[in-house]
Amino acid sequence: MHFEDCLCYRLGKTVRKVTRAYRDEIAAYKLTHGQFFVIVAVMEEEGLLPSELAEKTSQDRATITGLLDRLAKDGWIERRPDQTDRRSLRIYLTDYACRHKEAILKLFEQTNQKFLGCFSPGEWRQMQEFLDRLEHCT
Amino acid sequence: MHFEDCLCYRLGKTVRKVTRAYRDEIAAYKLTHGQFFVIVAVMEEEGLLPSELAEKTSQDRATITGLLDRLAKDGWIERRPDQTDRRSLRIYLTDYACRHKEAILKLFEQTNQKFLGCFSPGEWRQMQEFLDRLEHCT
DNA sequence: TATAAATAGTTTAAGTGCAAACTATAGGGG
DNA sequence: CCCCTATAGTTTGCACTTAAACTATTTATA
Repeated sequence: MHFEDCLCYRLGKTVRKVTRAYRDEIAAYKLTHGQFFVIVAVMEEEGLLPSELAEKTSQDRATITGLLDRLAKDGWIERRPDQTDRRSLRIYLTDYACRHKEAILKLFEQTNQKFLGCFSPGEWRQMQEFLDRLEHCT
Repeated sequence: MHFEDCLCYRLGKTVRKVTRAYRDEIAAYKLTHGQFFVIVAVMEEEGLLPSELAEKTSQDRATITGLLDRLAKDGWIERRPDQTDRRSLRIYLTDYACRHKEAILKLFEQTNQKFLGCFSPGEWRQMQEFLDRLEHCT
C-alpha cells in the first residue's frame, strides 16, 4: 500500500497545495483563505449569527470565533448584539469592508473560476459526487 | 456563486470530515492522523532522514520536526546521528514501535480500504487524476 | 414559578501548517 | 587552506482545527 492510495493523505496533500495557490491569489488583501471565506459569506448576507456562518462555511463554531476575532481586529466586521436574544450576536460589515465588497466578491468569483476552469462541467459534477460520497461513506 | 462551487472550500470541508473519520479509526493508539502517517512511513523504511520523510509524506520539513518530536516523546521513534554527515539524522523505530508494527500497518491498510471501498477501481483512478490535475492547474 | 435542559458564543489546550530566520555542517572554487 | 554557498534540521511566530469545558441566557417542564 502506497501513500498515494491513502485517501486521507492524498486529500490532505491536494488541499495543502490548492490552499497555497488560493492564498497567493488573495494575498493583496492580507486575508487568510479562512478569513476570506468568512468575509465573503458576510458580504453575501449581513446580520447572520456566528453559528449560521459556521454552518454556511462548514466550520466549527470555535474556529469561527477566532476568524471573527481577527476580522474584527483588522476592521472588516463588527459584532452587534441581537435585539431579542441576548446570547446571540449579529455580524455586519464595517464601512471599510463595504467599500471593498465588490472587489472582494469579484476576486472570489475569479479565483474559483481559475480552479473550476480545470474541469469540464461534467467532470466537476463527477468530482462533487466523489467528495459527497467520501463525506458520507465514513 | 455558491460555496459548494468554491474548490478550496469544498476540498477543505471534505478533508475535515475524512480526517475526523480517520482519527476515530486510529484512536486506540493515541496517535493523530499526521503522526500515524509518519510512523507508517518509518515502519515501511527505517533509517530515512527527516527531509526524506517530509518528501514521502508531502509535508513541510518544519512540520516533520514537530511530528518527530511528539513521536519521540511518546516512545515511538528515535533520532540517530548519521555516520558520515553530522548535519543529518536517521529515524528508527523503538522496541515499542517494533512490537506494534504489524498491527499498525494492518490498521493502516484496513482504514484505507474502508475509504477506498467507496470507489470502484476506475472511479479511484478518475479521482486521482482529478486531484493530480488540481495540484498542477495552480 | 422554580429548576433542569438546551443553546449561543467563548476559552483553553494540544496539535497541525507554514514562512522566515537561525545553527551547524558540508562542499566548491579561488 | 579560506571563504562563499548550499544543505539538514530546528526554532519562532502566527494562524487554523478541534475537543472539552465554561458563561450567560433562554426554553421546557414539573
